Amino acid sequence: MDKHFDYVSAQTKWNKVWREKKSFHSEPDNRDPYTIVIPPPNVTDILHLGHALNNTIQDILIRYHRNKGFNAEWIPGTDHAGIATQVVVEKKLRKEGMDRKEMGKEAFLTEIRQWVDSRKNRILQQLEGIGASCDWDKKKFTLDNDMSKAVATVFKLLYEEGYIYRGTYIVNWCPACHTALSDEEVEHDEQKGKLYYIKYPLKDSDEYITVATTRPETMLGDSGIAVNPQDEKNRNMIGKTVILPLMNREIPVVADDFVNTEFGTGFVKVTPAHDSNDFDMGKRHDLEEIVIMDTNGIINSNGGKYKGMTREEARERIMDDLKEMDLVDKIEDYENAVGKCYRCKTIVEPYLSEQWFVKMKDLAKPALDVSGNGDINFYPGRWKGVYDHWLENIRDWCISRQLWWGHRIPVYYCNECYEEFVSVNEPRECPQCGSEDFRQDENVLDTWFSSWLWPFSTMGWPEETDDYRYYYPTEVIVSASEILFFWIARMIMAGLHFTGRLPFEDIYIHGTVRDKNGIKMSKSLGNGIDPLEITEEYGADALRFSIVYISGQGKDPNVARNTFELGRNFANKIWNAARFILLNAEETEIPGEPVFKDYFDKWITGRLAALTDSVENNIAAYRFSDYAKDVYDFFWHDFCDWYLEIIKIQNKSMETAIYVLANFLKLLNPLMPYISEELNEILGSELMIHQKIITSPVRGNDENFENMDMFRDLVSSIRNIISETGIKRISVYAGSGRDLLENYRRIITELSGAESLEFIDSKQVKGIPGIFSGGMIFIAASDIDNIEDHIGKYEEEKDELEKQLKKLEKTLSSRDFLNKAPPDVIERMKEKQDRFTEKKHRIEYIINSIR
RNA sequence: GGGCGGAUAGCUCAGAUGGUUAGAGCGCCGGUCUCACAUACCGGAGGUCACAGGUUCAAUUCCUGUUUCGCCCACCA
Repeated sequence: MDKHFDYVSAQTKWNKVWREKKSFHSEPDNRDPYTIVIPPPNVTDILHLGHALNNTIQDILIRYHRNKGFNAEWIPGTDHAGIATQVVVEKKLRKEGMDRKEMGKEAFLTEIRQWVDSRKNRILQQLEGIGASCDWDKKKFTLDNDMSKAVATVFKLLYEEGYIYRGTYIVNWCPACHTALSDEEVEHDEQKGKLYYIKYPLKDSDEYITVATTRPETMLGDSGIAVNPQDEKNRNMIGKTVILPLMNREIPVVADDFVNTEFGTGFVKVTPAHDSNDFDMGKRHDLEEIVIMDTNGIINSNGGKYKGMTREEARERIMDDLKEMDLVDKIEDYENAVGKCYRCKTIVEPYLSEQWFVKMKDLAKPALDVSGNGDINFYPGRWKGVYDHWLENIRDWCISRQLWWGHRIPVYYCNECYEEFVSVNEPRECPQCGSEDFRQDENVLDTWFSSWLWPFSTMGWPEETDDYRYYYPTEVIVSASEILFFWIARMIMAGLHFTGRLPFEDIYIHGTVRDKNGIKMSKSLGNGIDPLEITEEYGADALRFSIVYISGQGKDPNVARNTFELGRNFANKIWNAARFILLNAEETEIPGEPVFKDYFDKWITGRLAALTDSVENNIAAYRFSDYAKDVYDFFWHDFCDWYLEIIKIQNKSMETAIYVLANFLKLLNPLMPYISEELNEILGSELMIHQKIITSPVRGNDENFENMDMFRDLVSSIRNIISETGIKRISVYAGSGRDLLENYRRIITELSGAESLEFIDSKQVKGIPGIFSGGMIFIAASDIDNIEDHIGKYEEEKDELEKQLKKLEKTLSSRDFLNKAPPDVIERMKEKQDRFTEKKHRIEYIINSIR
């Protein structure tokens, strides 16, 4: 065996073996299933550390339950990411001098499909590269034919049930992506802007009404002015007519409760086609809806002489013109939230257009109920509130997108009888008149309209397949918080509505990976770390271990490059411990049971048993960093630092060490699959590690951990006193533990680095003593040159003890404490007092003996 | 404007339901190339647990407020 663990070749080797043996393939059988569907990464993504964390967590769950005997199934896949993909490919083509519209739809889609295929594979390879044990034969893509069938089926169902409707409303429009967006796809950004006060002349008067607006360019589409009827100061204007400047259009002043009398001037310009509030007001007062922009956000012919300008240009020109006409009252600095497209960050335009919507209130109700009655569990629990709040205030979902890349809306229009009909499969004729002359709706569906079916569409739904029957519902969804609304809430609604069951009961929300300074990693900031670079530089196991170790439940982990040294060093430690064991083992076969030759064998198997339990508990509670810490502490600090060091001295046979190592590897496998697979093979195991079942270890009947604590304490104290005095001739006065300790005299001597060690009957030796939990250690005075130098340390310790004792005395003499504190706490306090008093006496003895 | 999360050693973080002389890793100081590992071993220093109140016999832990960093939601132009 090499001196260092060669993770790169282990990764290459095991990835190949696992792939060829289809190690993670699952078919329904008579075991209990444990199923997770992957949150499908967008095909536009390359794996980043967030994915690494997300998928490592899922892999831990999958591998652990596989090791517990479940039929584990992890379905991988990717998302076609409608807008994102179309935008990326369009940009790429433009660089190559091509244009989507010139190419035509078919050529463009062919181009996208090619690009997407290469990306899909790359993502799946990257997942494999971090050790994800997915069932690769079941991989899905949200635009696969069977997925499309589920999508169309769902559309038809909702259409027939009256949940889906079409209408002309104000929607969020991205002028760069040329499509409508849902409310969730708009990000709100606080931005410094201006509040413009503009004077609108009253008809047949030389008076003005001043309105305040952040978007003066929309005045081109104004068709009214509103004032609150309660507004005593301004309500006298209601019913009058105003001349809209620049357009010279006559518009009425109307009364509407919506207007806040406190804000601005109390007068609001109403632009029904470019603001959702104004749209509502316009409906109430029957105002004209004037669309003044085209789909690119360019002013159209309704904008008069401003036609052809961008929104920004028009704003500037309009303000210039108004100033010239002396119609600008004032301009104030103003901060407000601006909506931006979540894909391209372009400022979204509220835009009047015909779109398809899903009514959400009734779908949300059951999803809210399952949260209220505890059928679903959030980890951490605080996300429940966020989820509830969103569902309680849910608004209808705009699902149509003016894109080419996506699921076509399965609505058809007959050109003969004008019948509108929905069909899951491509129809042959109009069901109304039988005509073959019909056309399909040009729009595609929101990407999330396919993702929300993912937990069951991936299993063949709407067909009652074996997979669907066996694997559905899944166990848990593991996700970042960003897609709680987009995806998780909608999956729950879809699951309940279409399958009548929850798609999962547990929702684990992990944190967002940040850099060393706590800044979110992103491409544009260039502070991202490529996980595949890490798997080469430190190893996939190191990547997995480190990122899980530092990610407390739901917390944002801060990651720097050298964070991964933690995992690399740990992997190396495990490797070398195994190397040591194997170099010294006569028989390398894994024993079915440990051999209990002495107390240490019982102690270490007891510790292994405790670890087995804590791993179980931590994984069940989704406490992954605790799992990582327990594994680390056990292996490094119990097994290596003490057990292996002790058996080195004992020259003992290795059965128990091998037994512990082999069982430890099973517990490690979910977290560090490569090194555990590799060592398991080196140990000559018949089964691969991922095939083994975790069982409770065989243990001895004497696991008195306190004895080991005393033993360790003695060794440490001797080391300490040697380190401080340089003298290695030690006498030990031990109390009741003497027999036990004396029994291991040689081991204590060697572990501590003492030259001689004798157990004495009384603490009468004159010299420098030290203390340990079971007694005292002495160095003879004759060995010490300047004994007084050592007294300070003991005085300090004595002071500290006295301080603690004073506190204890105060507590223990308090009536209230004795009356109100639980008996076991009082008992513990008393014990502590005894312990400290005893220790204080020892220290006083030490001080006196030095003097 | 609402809501949520964080503030613990120089750095990154643990401290699940209040009672531990407050822990780890890295870094630092000192000592070891000891025949598994220098990606290691041994010893050590380092913290008024952001601040101010309160509840309690007892508060890093619970409550309120403040400061500060970060998220999310919100149709006040």
